[in-house]
Amino acid sequence: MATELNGPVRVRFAPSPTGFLHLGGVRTAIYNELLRLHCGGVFVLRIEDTDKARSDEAMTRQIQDALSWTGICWDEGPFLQSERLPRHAERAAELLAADRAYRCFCTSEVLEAQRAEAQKQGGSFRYPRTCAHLAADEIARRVEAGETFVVRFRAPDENILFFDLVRGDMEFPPESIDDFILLRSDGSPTYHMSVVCDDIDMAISHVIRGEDHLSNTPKHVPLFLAFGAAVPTFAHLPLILGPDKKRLSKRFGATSVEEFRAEGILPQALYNYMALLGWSPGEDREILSRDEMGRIFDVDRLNASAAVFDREKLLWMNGQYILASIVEELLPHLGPFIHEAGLDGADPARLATVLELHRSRARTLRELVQSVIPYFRDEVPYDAELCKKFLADPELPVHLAALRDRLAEAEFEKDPLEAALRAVAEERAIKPSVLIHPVRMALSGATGGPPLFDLVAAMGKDETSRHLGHFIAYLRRGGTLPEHQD
RNA sequence: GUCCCCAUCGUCUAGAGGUUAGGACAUCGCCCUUUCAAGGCGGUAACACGGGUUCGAGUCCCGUUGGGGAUACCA
Repeated sequence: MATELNGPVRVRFAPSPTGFLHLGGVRTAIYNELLRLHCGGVFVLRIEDTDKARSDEAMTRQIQDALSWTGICWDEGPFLQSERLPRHAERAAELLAADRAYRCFCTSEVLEAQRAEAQKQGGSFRYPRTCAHLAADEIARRVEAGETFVVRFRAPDENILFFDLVRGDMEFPPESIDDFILLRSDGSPTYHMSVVCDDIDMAISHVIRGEDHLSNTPKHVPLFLAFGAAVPTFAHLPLILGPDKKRLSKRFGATSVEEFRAEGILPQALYNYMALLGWSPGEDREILSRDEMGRIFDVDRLNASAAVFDREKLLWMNGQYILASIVEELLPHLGPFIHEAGLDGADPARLATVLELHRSRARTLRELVQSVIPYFRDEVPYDAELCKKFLADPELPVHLAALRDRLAEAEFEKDPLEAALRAVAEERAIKPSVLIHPVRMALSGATGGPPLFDLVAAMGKDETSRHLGHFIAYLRRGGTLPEHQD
């Protein structure tokens, strides 16, 4: 299916503010933005907050913040659908006047019973058009009598055709929809009425949304037609699945933008990863910026099958972004993690130095900041299990004491430090590694980390001396905790 | 139940009738290295099944199975 998209588009992202921005939502927003970036045009943000019971202003704010954080930019809006309700009712009235819609006095109780019966028979329920052809005077009389009614659309009896960028030409038989409701008995528009009305008023050319709307589309298409409006081109994106191949749910971890942000995922990484979950640039490269993707975005490359969200790969990609960023670029995102780690008062220059040392070792910003805590604490906690082989060497405290004395007069730069340690090792006829590993343990409490002499240099003379002193004492005590502060 | 959609390594995917079925994550091994990462090199690993169509099918058609979605006076 070759799809030549030329000229500017008008796209929209229309979330309902019923919670945090979900991964599926971000991805939909991303593809909207990418199409807009590729073709030029306008990206509209519309908040579908007509369900007052489930929407509130804070959530609306929340969604905008999450989009902005992710790096998604819209050109127009946000428009609140709730503010357009009178317009929707007005347009429904036009349909009523043109006899493309009609008043239906059937109560939901009656309909419910009919529905239950139809399902018991093993079929699907369609509104039986009980009120489709009431006489004008009867309608007038019942309205006059105060009977409540809904407004129903006269669904077409022909096949419904539309084009979907992901699935190609779609054709639905008329039975797949019924005379669905446009206006509820309280006069408020239903979702179908609102979306179509807004998409027309906002001149939306391409509707990119989740696959869960695919079966709503046969309702929307004839509505566009009834209004004499151009039917937009659709793109129904497959759903995002969890590791169990079921709809992504909380029980496998984070599902909202907020949560990934709180874990220390960079916005660019989330954007990049989500864009590739269901779309591929057709080349082997996977690390792509928003602008690059916008340039090469091609709707033909949207995948039609559902994708499993792979947290591991997101983490890997985030690591790639951390690795590719300089500390100055990372810093604006680090605030909450620095606070969480209790490093608010840390010397900024020293913080930057050690963050740099650990950049290639972290997959999230949280991990990165956590890994740097050892440089800022007074006491290093030693794990007897990890220190086992150091405790087994009775000579070690003596060697380390000698090293400590030597380092006290060394220049605290990487190379001189290394020279000093090697000299001590040679004098004492031991291998450098006999000193290297315990020094790492003494200073960081860990067995892994950045190159030792970077670590020592970053730690500084005073801290190094103090930690070494503590560690030597710890070894001499045989690995027990200190009885009191020395 | 009914309608609709989907189906390549464990996962994301490339593949538009003829490929040793390619890449990435994960995994395993090796190299680098004082360690842990990062990086480099290599390995394991896939066309759900059954029928067609065709000289030839991962690619086209039908069916089966499996998964998902929709079946509201929710959006």
